[in-house]
Amino acid sequence: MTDLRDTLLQGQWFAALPLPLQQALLSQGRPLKLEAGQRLFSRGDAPSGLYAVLSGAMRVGSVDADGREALLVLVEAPHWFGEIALFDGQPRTHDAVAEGASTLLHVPQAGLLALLDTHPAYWRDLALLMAHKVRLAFIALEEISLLPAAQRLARRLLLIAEDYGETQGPRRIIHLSQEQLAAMLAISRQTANGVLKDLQARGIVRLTYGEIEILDLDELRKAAQ
Amino acid sequence: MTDLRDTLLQGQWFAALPLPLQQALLSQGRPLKLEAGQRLFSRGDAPSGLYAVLSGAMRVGSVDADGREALLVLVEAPHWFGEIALFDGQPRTHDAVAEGASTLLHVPQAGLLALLDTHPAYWRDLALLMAHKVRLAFIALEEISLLPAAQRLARRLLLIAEDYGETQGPRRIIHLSQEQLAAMLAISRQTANGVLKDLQARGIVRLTYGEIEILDLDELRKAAQ
DNA sequence: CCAGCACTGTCAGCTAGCCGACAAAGCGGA
DNA sequence: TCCGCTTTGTCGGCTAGCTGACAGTGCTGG
Repeated sequence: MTDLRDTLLQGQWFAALPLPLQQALLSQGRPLKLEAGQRLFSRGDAPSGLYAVLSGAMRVGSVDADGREALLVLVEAPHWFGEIALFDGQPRTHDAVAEGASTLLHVPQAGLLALLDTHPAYWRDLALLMAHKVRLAFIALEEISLLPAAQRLARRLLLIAEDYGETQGPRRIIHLSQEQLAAMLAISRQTANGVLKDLQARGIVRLTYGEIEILDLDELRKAAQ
Repeated sequence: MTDLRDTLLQGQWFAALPLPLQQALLSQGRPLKLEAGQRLFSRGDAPSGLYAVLSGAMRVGSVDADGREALLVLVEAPHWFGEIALFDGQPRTHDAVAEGASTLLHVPQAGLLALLDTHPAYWRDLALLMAHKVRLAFIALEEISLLPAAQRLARRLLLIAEDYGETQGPRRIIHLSQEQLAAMLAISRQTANGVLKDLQARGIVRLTYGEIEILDLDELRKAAQ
């Protein structure tokens, strides 16, 4: 429990919450174990509450008719997701699937709404989660229309390294296949590979099986222009 | 004033607000006239409050170093914008520029925050605005990675015709230059023109100077697949 | 009513990035 | 340890969509 709390406190959003809200989320939250590839919810499902990733990762994205996958984001500890449907009660926008065996904290919708009913000021705190995501989405939309693949990829690496602004020091190692990285950037795996190889040749990253290590953060920033 | 209220009630979001919140927004709001091309705020500016478009339109987007413009959305009456910075107090994400002479309702940040302080339940109502935008942004991100230009364009036309889901009946006439439409879809003006010409040849739309008339909504839906 | 400007229409040439294909390498379970 | 699966690496051909260029058309303000 303390353990769980410590994990979540790594995230800026949770850490900045008023203490009683932190405690309410912890006490209402139920741990949830998912096997690799297990589906948490699908696009169109009814709202089910809020989730935090405690270990492992969740793939949040969608698959079109032809089976092509667009990955919105790979959610890792200690990040929260699922708040949109909490606000508007509308169906889920995306599929959420466990990437490897993962554990989540699940705060069910009903209890959370009851809490918010008695403490409506918490709506703002939860809305901050959403505000953060709109900003990221807007940036992504803009970059996709103005920047070439190489720069977009470099920027995304930086963003992932600093956990989309949610934790402190940038990570050196990003656990992510090139295929997934490509699916987040709306480029093909082959193109992503080419860009990464180039970054590696310039000593900026090191590529290994299923992960990317950042060797030179400053140069990566330059590559992101 | 009644006039203004009637305009705003056309929008689903405003119409669904609790009456006291509607009234507070109306009474705190100050009318604001902008000339064609006048800038309301720029990326990076401090938060200044919430705005509703009463007449005319606001171009919300950004310009990169080379002067290439990415248009996020063209906001028309009776839509609201500027709420992200209300929640998180962070700088503006985009530039907002008047497209033609326009009038806005401006609800200043300080007064609105004071109101929210006494009625924290309103945070949720305001968050609904944001929830709507995240959903739209997520959809746009997905489509940009999975769909070819023609389908994206058709879908966007539908979305604009139905005011992004904010008003009732779909409009027949969309006042928008092909250049702007292209900038919203991350495609070139020429490509947009080609797609539109094709739709026109199929009797789905009619193109005139600075606007697009939708002739066959059903066929347009099919073209959007 | 005219001049200037904004917008549409179109074409030719180019290129970034896609697709399919396949080999090689790493990993993990039986 | 071996087998099968996932991931990386790489190539060649293809094409959607870009760029630049320019003509024609409609609108608007003086």
